[in-house]
Amino acid sequence: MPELPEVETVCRGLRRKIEGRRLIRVVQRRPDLRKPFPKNFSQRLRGQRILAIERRAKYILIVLEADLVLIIHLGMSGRLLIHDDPAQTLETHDHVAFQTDDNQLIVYRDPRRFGLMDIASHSGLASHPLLRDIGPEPLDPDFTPTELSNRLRGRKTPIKSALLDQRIVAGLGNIYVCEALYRAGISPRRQAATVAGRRAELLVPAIREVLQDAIEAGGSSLRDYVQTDGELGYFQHRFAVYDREGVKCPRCACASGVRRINQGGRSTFYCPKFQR
DNA sequence: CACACAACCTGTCAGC
DNA sequence: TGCTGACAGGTTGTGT
Repeated sequence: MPELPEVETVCRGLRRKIEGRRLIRVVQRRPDLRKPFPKNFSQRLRGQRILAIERRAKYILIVLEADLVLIIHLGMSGRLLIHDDPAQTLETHDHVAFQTDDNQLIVYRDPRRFGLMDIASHSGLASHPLLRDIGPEPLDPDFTPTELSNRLRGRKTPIKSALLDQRIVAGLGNIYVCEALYRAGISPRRQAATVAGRRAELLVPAIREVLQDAIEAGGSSLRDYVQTDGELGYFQHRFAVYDREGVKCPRCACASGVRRINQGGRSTFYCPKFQR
């Protein structure tokens, strides 16, 4: 579910609702998600004030007092739900609940449990193992065509797979890689190292624009993605190729339409005629 | 080091 | 109405 735009949308929702609040109760309902929760998870968070909400790649960073940061990754199926009633009943896959001093309840729900939470020190955040090797933020000015092609240099893997690698560029997932390559007119099958020069100059703005569009649309979803405040995201209706196998490509008169192939065990959608 | 692939876990949907 | 198999937005560990 959550790629960069969805995580960014969640962060903005959290910022509006709980920034500045204090955590007065933390309920941890199971020992692990993708990884075990850190030791004394609830105790370490209880009583802390939320100073800021930040994002790095697909990680949500809740900056707390005492040099602490709560790191949250939503995995494939994770969501954060905000309830006005702190006595809200928890459901089967609600694994953590945070109550604020103004009696909101933030519930972490994740059926597949591919998400994770950790607690890190703010001062050492950049060297945290989860964040250390992540590439540039695609919306930051230092993500330039030169920077991208440098990182792709020597890579024989398809550009589709390379863009999913968070060390190359941060925050892209299966949907936005497909959409960005489509906008840039680049085939997902093309060898990564050949995306340099003119092609990199097309791809960098394509990535930026598709992410910006999705953020502006409030995040997207396949089915029932819900933002922190319960609103639905609408970018899903604007996919040009993702999950649109067989549909006519909007930018050319090809007969076969959008094709679906498998790369690295994941579906890729593209127009073989328009994307080279 | 780069790469391909399996694994983690549950829900949903298409086809029989 | 079941049942089965394929598939789903991500990351990481293992083997070559």
